[in-house]
Amino acid sequence: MSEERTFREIRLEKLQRMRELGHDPYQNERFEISRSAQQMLDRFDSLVGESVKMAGRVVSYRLMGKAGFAHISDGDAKIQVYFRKDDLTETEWELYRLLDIGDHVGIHGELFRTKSEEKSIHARSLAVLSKALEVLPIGKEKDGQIYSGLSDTELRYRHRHLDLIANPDARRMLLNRSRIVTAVRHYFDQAGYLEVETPLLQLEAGGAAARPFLTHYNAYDIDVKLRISLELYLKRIICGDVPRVYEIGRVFRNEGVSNRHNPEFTLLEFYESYANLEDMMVRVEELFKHVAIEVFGSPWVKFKLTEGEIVDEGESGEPEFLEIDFSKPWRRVSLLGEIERHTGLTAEDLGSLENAKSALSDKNVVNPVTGKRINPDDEHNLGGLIEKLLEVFVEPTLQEPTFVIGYPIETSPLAKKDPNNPKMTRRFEGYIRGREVCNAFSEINDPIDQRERFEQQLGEREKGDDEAHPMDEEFIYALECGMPPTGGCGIGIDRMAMMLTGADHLREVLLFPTMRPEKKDVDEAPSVETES
RNA sequence: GGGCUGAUAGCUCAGUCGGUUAGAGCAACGGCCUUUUAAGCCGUGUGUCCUGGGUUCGAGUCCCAGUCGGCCCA
Repeated sequence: MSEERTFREIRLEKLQRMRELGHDPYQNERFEISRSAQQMLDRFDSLVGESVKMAGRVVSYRLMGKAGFAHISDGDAKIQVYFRKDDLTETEWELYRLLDIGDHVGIHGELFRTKSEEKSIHARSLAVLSKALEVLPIGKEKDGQIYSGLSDTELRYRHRHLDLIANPDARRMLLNRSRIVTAVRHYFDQAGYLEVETPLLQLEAGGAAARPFLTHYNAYDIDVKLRISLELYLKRIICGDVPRVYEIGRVFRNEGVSNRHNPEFTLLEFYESYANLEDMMVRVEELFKHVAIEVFGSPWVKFKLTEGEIVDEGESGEPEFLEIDFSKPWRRVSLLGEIERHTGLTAEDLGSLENAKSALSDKNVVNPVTGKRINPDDEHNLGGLIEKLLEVFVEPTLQEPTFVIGYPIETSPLAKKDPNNPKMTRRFEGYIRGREVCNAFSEINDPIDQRERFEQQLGEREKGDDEAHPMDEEFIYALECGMPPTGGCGIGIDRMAMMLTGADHLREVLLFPTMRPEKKDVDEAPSVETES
């Protein structure tokens, strides 16, 4: 193409010719629209002959001598427009001839049906509202089937705007996610919660077990961390006698990427005074039900099962779909009970790390479906081992919405002790389709207990666990000033969106998933050398 | 981090056993066409075959290393 004009050069020439016609596409600032494309299509028969104003992107273009057609999409729907030389000014006709797929136009015309009955607009005037200088991957369509288009996942994620233009599914996902977040807010607002916002930049990132991102605040010349959870600040608000608060915000965890992990994700956390973990279960049940009905009109969500997904132990045959009814209460099971059911390890076996390790080998514990087993040497404390057992043997079986109750104290430094078993806490996690969707507990409000837990965590940290919880004196001071008994819960909004939309990959519900930069981006990026 | 797998025109893809000048559809460019519709007809051209080495008379194809994806595993 080196001796030919490039696509871009051709488009720049067209732009120049439009300007020479006295019509600079980029000079237009607004265009009044009388009806959306969807509205015109829906109510077409009663609107035939009506004069309309409509604007959108050219997604198809057919010139036939002294007349022509184009489909114009306003994002939600597209409608055909008929251009006739005789019905436009000479300039407008020239502008039509200079149009490309991808340009934005505004038109004014009457609704009519073509010979082949397609609902269309007969254009009486045309304004070019922006010129596309790049070729857009807009596929042709017939009978709902799209030809060509954009399917390369890497391009879809890196250039999401192209995905949104070319793929109706991408647009639908964005819309659904937005509505889900709105519905979540509606639920908590009607339940008497206040929405708050807390700092992203923190001296110590607490409230979860994760490595933080580090950055530097120049004005105070201090290193700060990006938050990994919302928890501690929200509980400080509870300590300030605001009894019901929630926050929806981005948190950052310095870890890898998978089909259910992204280093930055949107977390919902809510806290309610004078409530405990059972109340949190009801909140979660109500929330999912409310959101499913508000967004999709029904509490039923149908999942296409991927190969190898375990529906239930012992079930024969491979059902293609899993249907979940969010109007029903979730299953409630105890963590130790489920581990015993799936591994044969009793609560007694799990009484100490040493017992657990010997029981693991004595009973030859292996997952009958995946063949996975646990390497006891990888685990340094009992809580970690128990959570590993949960992950390998129990999680894959939790297809229906299920609360798993009672988590080990070592991995739950912010949850109240279980008065019946001091090694366990009043904590649960919710699972759908084998994936964790929420984590909740009765919050510690005993400042002395909380300090001890943090100190234990510092011990773990000294042993090399860089995800152990840091000390937070201000948080403990707030507890010392008195916090009412409180239930709290965190829900990953991205995973919630996956569960409600049936998406298989987190990246389908994230608009801009974290991608490794392309080499050229790294070369072009300004140096990140700082004065530190 | 490991295994498997992919990268060819703006997009979607083909490319045989290593063999001439790397192909198709859409998009694009020139022409014809005043209700077309995956518009049609005539004509034209798409290119760092991901990058860098190597083997070979000869590499899109084989080998090695790397980059960026995808899937699975940890």
